[in-house]
Amino acid sequence: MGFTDGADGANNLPESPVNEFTTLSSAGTLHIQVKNACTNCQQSCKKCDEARPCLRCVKYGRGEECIDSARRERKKGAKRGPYKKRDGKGNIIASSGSPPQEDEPESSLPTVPPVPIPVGYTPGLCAQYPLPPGHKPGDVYYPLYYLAPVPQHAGQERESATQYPPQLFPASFMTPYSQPYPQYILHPGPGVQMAPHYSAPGSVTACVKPPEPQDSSET
DNA sequence: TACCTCGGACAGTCAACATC
DNA sequence: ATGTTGACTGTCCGAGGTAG
Ligand SMILES: [Zn+2]
Ligand SMILES: [Zn+2]
Repeated sequence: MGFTDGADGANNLPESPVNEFTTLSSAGTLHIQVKNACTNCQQSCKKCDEARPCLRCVKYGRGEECIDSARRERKKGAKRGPYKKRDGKGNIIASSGSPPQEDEPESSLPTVPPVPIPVGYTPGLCAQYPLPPGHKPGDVYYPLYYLAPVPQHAGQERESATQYPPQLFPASFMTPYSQPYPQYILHPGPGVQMAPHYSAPGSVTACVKPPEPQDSSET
C-alpha cells in the first residue's frame, strides 16, 4: 500500500500538485494546507489536496463526490475595540485609544449585538458549528446532495471532471444565489423526494453530529 | 488492519483599526 | 492611503474506538 488511512493525516501526498502553502509549524512539522478541501475530506476532517478528485476520494472510490466545499462569507461589521500595540517582541505596549484598564469581559462587550445569523454555516460539520438559529427539532438538513430532476442537457455537457451521481446535484449547484446554509438544505417538505443522506458504500458521515436537543433553558 | 469519530491545534484570510 | 492587528474561519493532526 502506498499509504494507510489510519495515518491519513500523515500522508504527504507526494503525487498531489499541492504547492500552495508549505509552512513549518512551531513544532517543526511541515504543515501543508489546501485552500479548499473537498466535501468528503472536510466532513471527515482529513487531509485533502488540490486534485479533483482528491487522493482520498479516489482511494475510497468516491471521486464523483469530490467537489470543493463552499466557503462561507466572512462576517462583516464586527467591532474590534482598540488595538494593543506591540513592541515587536510580542509585548503589548499600550492600548491605543483607551486607557490601560483591566480587560473586563463584562464591560467590554462588543458594541455590536451578537449576530444571530452570521452568514451561513454547515451545522454539525466536524462538530464545529452549532445548529442554525431557528433550528427546530423536526428540521432535517441534508448535506451537499439534493435529489432533483435532472435537466435534459445536464449530464451531457457536463465536464467529466465534475460528474455527480445520477440525479444528484450539489446543493450549491442548485442555488443561483448565496444562501445561508450552502451545504445543507432544509427539507422542502413531504412530496419532495430527496436523497436520504446520500452516501456511497463506506460513506463519510464522520464528524457530523446529530442535532442535540436544545437546552430547556431556552424559552 | 482499515476505517471512523472527534477534539483541538494550527494556519490563512480579511476587515476594522491606527497612523501618517 | 497604507500598514497593523485581531478575530474569524477552515484544514487536518493524532488519539481512541469500532468493525471486519
Ligand atoms: Zn479531499
Ligand atoms: Zn475529495
